[in-house]
Amino acid sequence: MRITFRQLQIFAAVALSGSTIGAAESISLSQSATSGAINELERTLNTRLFDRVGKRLLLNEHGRDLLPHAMSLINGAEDIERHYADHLLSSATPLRLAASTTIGNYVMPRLLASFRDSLAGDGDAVVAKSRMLIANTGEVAGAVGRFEVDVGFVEGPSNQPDVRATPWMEDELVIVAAPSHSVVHDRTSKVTSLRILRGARWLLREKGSGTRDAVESALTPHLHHLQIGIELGDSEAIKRAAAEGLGITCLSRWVVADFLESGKLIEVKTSWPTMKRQFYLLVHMKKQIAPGLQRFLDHCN
Amino acid sequence: MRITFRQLQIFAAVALSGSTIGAAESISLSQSATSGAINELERTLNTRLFDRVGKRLLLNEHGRDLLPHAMSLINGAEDIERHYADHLLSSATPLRLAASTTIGNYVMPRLLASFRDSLAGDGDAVVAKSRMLIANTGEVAGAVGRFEVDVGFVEGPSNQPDVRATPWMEDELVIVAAPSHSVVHDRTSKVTSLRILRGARWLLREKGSGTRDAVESALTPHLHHLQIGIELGDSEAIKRAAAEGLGITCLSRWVVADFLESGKLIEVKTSWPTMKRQFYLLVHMKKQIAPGLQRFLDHCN
DNA sequence: ATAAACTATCGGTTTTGCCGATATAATTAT
DNA sequence: ATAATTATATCGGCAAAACCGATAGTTTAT
Repeated sequence: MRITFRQLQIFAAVALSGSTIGAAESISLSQSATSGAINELERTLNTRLFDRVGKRLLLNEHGRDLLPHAMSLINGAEDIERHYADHLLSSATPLRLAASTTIGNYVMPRLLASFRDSLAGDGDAVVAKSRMLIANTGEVAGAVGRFEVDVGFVEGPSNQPDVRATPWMEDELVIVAAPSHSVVHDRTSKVTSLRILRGARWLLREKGSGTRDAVESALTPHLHHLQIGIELGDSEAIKRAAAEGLGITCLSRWVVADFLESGKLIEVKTSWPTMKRQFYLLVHMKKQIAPGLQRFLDHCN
Repeated sequence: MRITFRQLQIFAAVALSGSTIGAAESISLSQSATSGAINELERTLNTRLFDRVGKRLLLNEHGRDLLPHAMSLINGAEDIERHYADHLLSSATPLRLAASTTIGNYVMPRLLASFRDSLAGDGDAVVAKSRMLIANTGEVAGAVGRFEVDVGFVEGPSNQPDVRATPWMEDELVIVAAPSHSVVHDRTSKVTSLRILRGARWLLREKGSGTRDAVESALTPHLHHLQIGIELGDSEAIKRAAAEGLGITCLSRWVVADFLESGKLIEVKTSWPTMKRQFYLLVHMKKQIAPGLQRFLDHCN
């Protein structure tokens, strides 16, 4: 065993940044040491990992092959260090999570609380030390792919290489309006007619948002076209705007559950089947699943 | 990232041997350096990994927790080195297999050949560089558990910690005798009566062998007691002894297929259902599955 | 009580890792 | 075309680390 973690770490940095200078910067090392380490690694493996084309270092076939293994090993070592960093017990490694906004804001708090409760005495400590990135689907998948987080939760499938997306839970999209809104009063039966829904002004997330896409593809088959009202950058804002009677909207049941409960919003029933979308759980395919992480994944089911 | 492969390697050696002296021996290092490395690792992790009880080093809770991760990481690094050692291409890492005797001798040759054929041009190279340990179930499971081999094939379930046993293929046990043997001639119908079978002399593997256990537990429900003839240490010897008319026996169909084909042995049909046993595939739960290994596992189905 | 077996520590040597400076080479700008 | 810029690779030198042999200090076995 002649290779070292440091060499792999430096290799990964160079592979990702594409240059020894950039890598040196990112891991606080001199450029000369970086270059030397790469050459040393290539020497011990007896294999060129980069093609030197001009002044550039381009990862070649061998290097591309090595990169995921190297990252996995480095991540494993970092996991160990993190695990013992605060002198924690066995399964009490803090979790590093990432989630898209809807899941992160509305689902994860409850999930984390129930996970904490499911754990014995050290549950509090584990969950307290954990951290969660909240970002869009692409960033979440990227964080998983770069081993920056242990698990990601997103609202749609991802095609990030080396990241496995497993269907997690179903989410229900519900149409809601303020109690004072006309769609609530104008309805003649339990369900609201297409005509009324088509006449309403819809509050939506901005274009590009995963929720926006999900809502549009759920509604357009029935309504064909939406009269778009305000576009807002956060589901919470949309929820509150709807509660103020600024329009009607369609959101995850997780988002509006509290307002439905308190009567600030009313669920608008339709004649078509309930609209569902799938949440996914992202884990790097080369991730070492430590016992603590395994327990969390089991808890997620 | 302060910990090093070397530290983990030394740690694993000490954990396995239970002493710095033994570990030093096994990894060609001085005892003082071994001791120092362990202390240094404990210092960087800020955690005692061994309980010093008298002159002994006993792995404590933290150490037990670390050991499988450490071994997995070391194994990953060794995989990389092995992979590049002969400057091989991407998926052409040699396989390190282990199998119990029946599987190793009769099943694996065919499996390896079909795997080679399923691969493109580099199939030959991969299979040629591979190696296979043939040993009893316990040793095979141990080799998998110590990361000494990538996959194990055994004839019965194993309870080796950290090793996953997945049912692989079914094996059929058949009763065979020489064409000249009385059980073949004395039968009055297609099936041979219990009386005749009870009167025969059985050639068996030695006690403790997996095949012996499987055969006994398959036959005794019907025959209650076996008249035991010669006990032989290898199925091949039993097969040839049976062909010489020294007795009848019960062996895996894989073992006797050629003699049945050539007529040197005759299958003895019975009134009870065919006897089956399950083969298992053993893989370490923390094993990093490299693409080449994955392909082989896929091929095994 | 003595011997044997083991870990931890110490001094000293070799090796490794790193930096700054610089040589070298390719790209980009003038 | 030439100069400026931007890379990588290499060299000398230094500080840290890894390691060895010897040995001190304990515990266990006889």
